Amino acid sequence: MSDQKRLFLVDAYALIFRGYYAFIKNPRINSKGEDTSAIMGFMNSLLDVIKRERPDHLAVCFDKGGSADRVEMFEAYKANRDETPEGIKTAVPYIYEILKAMHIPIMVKEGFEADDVIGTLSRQAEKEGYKVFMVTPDKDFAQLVTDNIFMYRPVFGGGYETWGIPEVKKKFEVDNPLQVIDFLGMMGDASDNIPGLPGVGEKTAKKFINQFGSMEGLLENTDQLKGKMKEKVEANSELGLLSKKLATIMLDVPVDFDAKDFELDHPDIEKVKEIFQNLEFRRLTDNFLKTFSQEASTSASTENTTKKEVPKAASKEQKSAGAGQFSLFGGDDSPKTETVSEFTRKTAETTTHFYQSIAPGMATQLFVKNLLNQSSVCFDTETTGLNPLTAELVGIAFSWEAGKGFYMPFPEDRNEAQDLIEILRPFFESETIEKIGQNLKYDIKVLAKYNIEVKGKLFDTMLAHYLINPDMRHNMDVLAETYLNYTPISITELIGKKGKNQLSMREVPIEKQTEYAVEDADITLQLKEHFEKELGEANTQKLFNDIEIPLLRVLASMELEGINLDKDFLSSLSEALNNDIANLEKSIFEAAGEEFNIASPKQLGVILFEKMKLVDKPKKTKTGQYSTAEDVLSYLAKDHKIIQDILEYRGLAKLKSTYVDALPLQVEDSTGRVHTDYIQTVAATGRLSSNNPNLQNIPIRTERGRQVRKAFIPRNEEYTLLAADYSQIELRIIAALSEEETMIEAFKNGEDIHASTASRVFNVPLTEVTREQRSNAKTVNFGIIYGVSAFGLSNQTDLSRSEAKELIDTYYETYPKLKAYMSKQVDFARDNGYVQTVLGRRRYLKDINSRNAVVRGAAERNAVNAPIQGSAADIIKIAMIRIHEKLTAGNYKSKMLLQVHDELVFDIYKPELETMKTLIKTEMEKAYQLSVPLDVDLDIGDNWLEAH
DNA sequence: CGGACCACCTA
DNA sequence: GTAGGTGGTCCGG
Repeated sequence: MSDQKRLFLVDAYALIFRGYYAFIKNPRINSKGEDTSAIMGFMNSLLDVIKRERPDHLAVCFDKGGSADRVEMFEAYKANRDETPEGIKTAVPYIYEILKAMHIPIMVKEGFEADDVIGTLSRQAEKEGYKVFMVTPDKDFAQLVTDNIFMYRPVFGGGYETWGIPEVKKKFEVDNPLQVIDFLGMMGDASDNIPGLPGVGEKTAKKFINQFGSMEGLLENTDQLKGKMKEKVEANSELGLLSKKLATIMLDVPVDFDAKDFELDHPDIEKVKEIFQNLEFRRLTDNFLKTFSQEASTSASTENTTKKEVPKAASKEQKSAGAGQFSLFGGDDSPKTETVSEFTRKTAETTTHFYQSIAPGMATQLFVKNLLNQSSVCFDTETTGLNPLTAELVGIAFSWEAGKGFYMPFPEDRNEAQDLIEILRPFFESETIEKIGQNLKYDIKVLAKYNIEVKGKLFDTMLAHYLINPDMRHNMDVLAETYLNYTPISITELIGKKGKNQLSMREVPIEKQTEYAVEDADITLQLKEHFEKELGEANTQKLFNDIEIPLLRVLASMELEGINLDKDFLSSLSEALNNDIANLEKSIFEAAGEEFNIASPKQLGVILFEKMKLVDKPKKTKTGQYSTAEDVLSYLAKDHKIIQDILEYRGLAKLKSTYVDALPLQVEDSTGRVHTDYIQTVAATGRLSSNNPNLQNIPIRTERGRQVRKAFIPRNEEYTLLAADYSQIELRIIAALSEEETMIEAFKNGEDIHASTASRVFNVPLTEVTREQRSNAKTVNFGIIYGVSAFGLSNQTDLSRSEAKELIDTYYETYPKLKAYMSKQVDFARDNGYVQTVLGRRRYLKDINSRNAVVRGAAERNAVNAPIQGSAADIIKIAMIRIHEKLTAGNYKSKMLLQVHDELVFDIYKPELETMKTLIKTEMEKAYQLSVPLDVDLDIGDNWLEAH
C-alpha cells in the first residue's frame, strides 16, 4: 500500500440489493416482523470494506429520482425493472440513519444515478492526487477505470477483487476502459433496459470492438459485415448510438469533492449501537464495535477467525461426509483476496470443550456403562456417504452435557462394526433414555441397516425448529449461528470440496473426526435446550410430540421399504417415446425450415416470433425473452400445426427424461427398489415433500403420462397394491371450518360436490347441470381454496373477466359463510401475524400488513389457503401414524409405501387384503373429527395405475 | 460446475 | 390464485 491518499466510493443500492438477495432464501426477520436482510447485507459489506482497507476517505452514493436525462433520451430506460422489493424500500431510511450516525457522507443528487455521482467524484478526486476505489459489483463501472481509479468488486463466496486497467482490458477484451461503453452499448443490458443492437450478444460485441474499435467505427463500416447481421446493424444504427449514450456514465454531475468532508471520522458509537439494538443486530453490533475499537490494523490479512460466508450451498440437511454433496464455497477457490471474516462468532477454537474419542476395549465398556446411566443423550452418526441404504458407519458421537462429548470410531470391517454396535444396542433400544439428534430420520435409517432400532422418546432439533420457524432453513450450521452464535467446523474443511479429491469421512484422521462429530452432537444438545423452551407455548408442543416426532419413524420405515419398479416396462415405453419424439422433431424442423433445439425456449422463441412471425406482439418473459409457455402457445395451437407438435414434443420429452428414463436409474442396487426421501421440514404449510426421486408428481392427467404408473408394482405375486385417497378433503375442511351448512349438507348426503355447487350457483336442478357448468363450478371450488381472483378464474376457464367476476359473486351469495370465514382468516392474520391449522400448526405471514397491494394480496391468499392445506396435511399425518402403529403391532406383512398429500399407497399381502381395507379406511376416516365426514376411496390393482 | 430461468409434472 | 420437485439450456466463475 502506498502513501497515496485513498478514497472509497460506495455504490449503495448495488450493495443493498446484493445483500438483500444474499439472504433471500433465509431472510432476516426480527421480532417486530421487519425484514432486515438488506440492512444487514449492506452493513456487512460496508464494515468489511472498512475493516479490510481502513480507507482514510469514504462516501456512500445513492440514486435519487432516476436519471432524468436518460429517461428523456429513451422512455423505456429502466422501465422494465421490477418494482423495488418491500424489504429494500423499508431498509433505505435505516441505512441513511446508520450512515449519519457513523458520520459517513451520503452523496445523492436529485435526477442522477449513483453511477454518475461516483463517476464525477472519482474524476475530481483523481485530479487531486487520490487513488479511488469504486465499491460495486456492477460491471458498468469498468468504463471509469484509469491508472488511479479502480473497481473494488465483492465476489461471490467472500472477498474482493480489484479491477484496474489490465483487468478491465482482459475481462472485456478491449484496448482501453472507455471501450466498455461501446461494448455495453452494443450488447445492451437487460436490467438497465439498454436496448443494444439486436442480435448482438457478448461474443459478437467483443468481436466488433476488436474489429472496429467503437460503436461509431462499426456503424461507419457496415459494408464489412454480411447477411442478416449487416441488415440488422444498418437498420438499427440510431438505436446503437442511443444505447451507447445510455451506457455512458456522466462525469459532470453538479457535486463537489471536498476532501475534508470525506474523511472517515469516528462514528457516534452509542447512536449506532442503539439503532442496531432496535433492529436486533447482535452480531453486527459486535462486529461494528470490533471494527472501530481496534487500532487500524492496516490489513485484515492477519485475521484468522471464521471462514464462513452465508452458507448458500449447504444442501439439505447435512449428515456426515462421504462421496459428498455440498461445498460451502461457491465459485472458484483461488483466493484472490482472502476470505471474509464475517463476525466475531464463536468456534471450536475459541470455546472451551472436552471432546474425547473412545479407544476399543476396556474404555468402551466403561463408556457404555456411563451412557446407560443417562436420561437424555444427543447422538450423531458419521458415515461414508449420504445414502443411508449404502452408507457405512464411521463413528458415532455422543453428548449429554454442553461442551463435552465422546466419539466412538467404527472399524471398517462390517462384522467388527456389527460387534461394536451390539455393545451399544442397550442404549439405542432403551425405552427410558431420551435420544436427541438433528435429522434423526437419517440416523434411524443408518442404524436400521445394522438391525438396530432406536427406541424411547426422541427430540429432533430440525423438526423442532421447523415448527418454531417454518420459513427459515433448518440445517445445523444456520441454527448454530442463529441461536448459539457459534460457527461449527465445516464439513469441507474436513473432507474437501465436492469432486474427485473429496475424502470419505473414513479417511479423516480420528482426532479430526472426533472434533467434528462431537461438536455436532454438542451443538445439537445445546440447540435442544433452546428449542424446548420455545416449543412450550401454544399447541406446538403437542404437534411436535404427537405428530412430527412419531411421523419421523413412520417415514423412515416407508423410505427403507421402497417400492418395486418394472424396469422392463419402462424401457419399452422409452423406445416408443423415442420414436414419437423423433417424428415430431422432423415435422417441426420441416415447418420451421431449419433445425434448432426445441428444448431451448430461447431458440424456439426466435424461430416462432422472429422468423415465422406467428404473432404481432409476442408476450415476453420478465427477462425479456419471448414466452413460449404452455398457456401462451395453446392459444395458437389450433391455427398452427407446428405449435401442436411443439407442445406435444415438450410433453413427451419431459415424460421421457423425468420419469421413463430417470426412474430406473433411481432403483437402489442393494434392494432392487426405489426409495424416495420424504422431507418433513420444507413445506411452509406442513405438507411433506418427496425427492430423489419425487414420487409425489408421477403423471396421471394424460393418457400417455399415466402409463408411467404401470411401472409401480407390488413386491411379488403374493402382494397387490392398494391406493387409499381422501375424497375432496380440502373442500370438506373449508366447509367444516366455515360452518357453511349448505356445503356441509351436500357432503353429508354424499353428493357430487362440484355438481351440487353448479346446481346452486347456476340455479338449475341437479340433474340438469351441464358438463361445462360442473367444470366451471369445480374450478371455482378449487379457486376458493387457493384464494380466487376474477382474473385467475377467467384464465382457467372459457369465461370472460366479467363473467368470472359474476360467477364468484354468485358463489359467495350461495355460500355466504365461506366468504365470512375467508375474511375472518385474513383478519386473524392481521391481528396475530399468523394463521393456524386444526392442530395449531402456524404459518407466519409477515407481509399481511404490507403497503404493497400485490405483496399483501399474496399474504391474504396464504391466510386462507395455509389452514386448509395444512389441516389436510395434519390429518393424513395422524392417519399415517395410527396405521403404521397397527401394522407394526399386528405384525402384518402389508406395508405402507407412499404418501401423495391426500393419498396413501400400500403393498398388501393378499391374505391380509380384507383386514387391511377395513383398517386403512377406518383409520383414515376417523383420523380427525370434523363436522363434515371424511370419505376415503380404496382401489386395488397389480400396478399403481390400476389401483387408482 | 453451479445458479438462474424456463417449462412442466403432482396434490 | 396454494404447496412442492426435476430436467434442460445458458451463462459466468
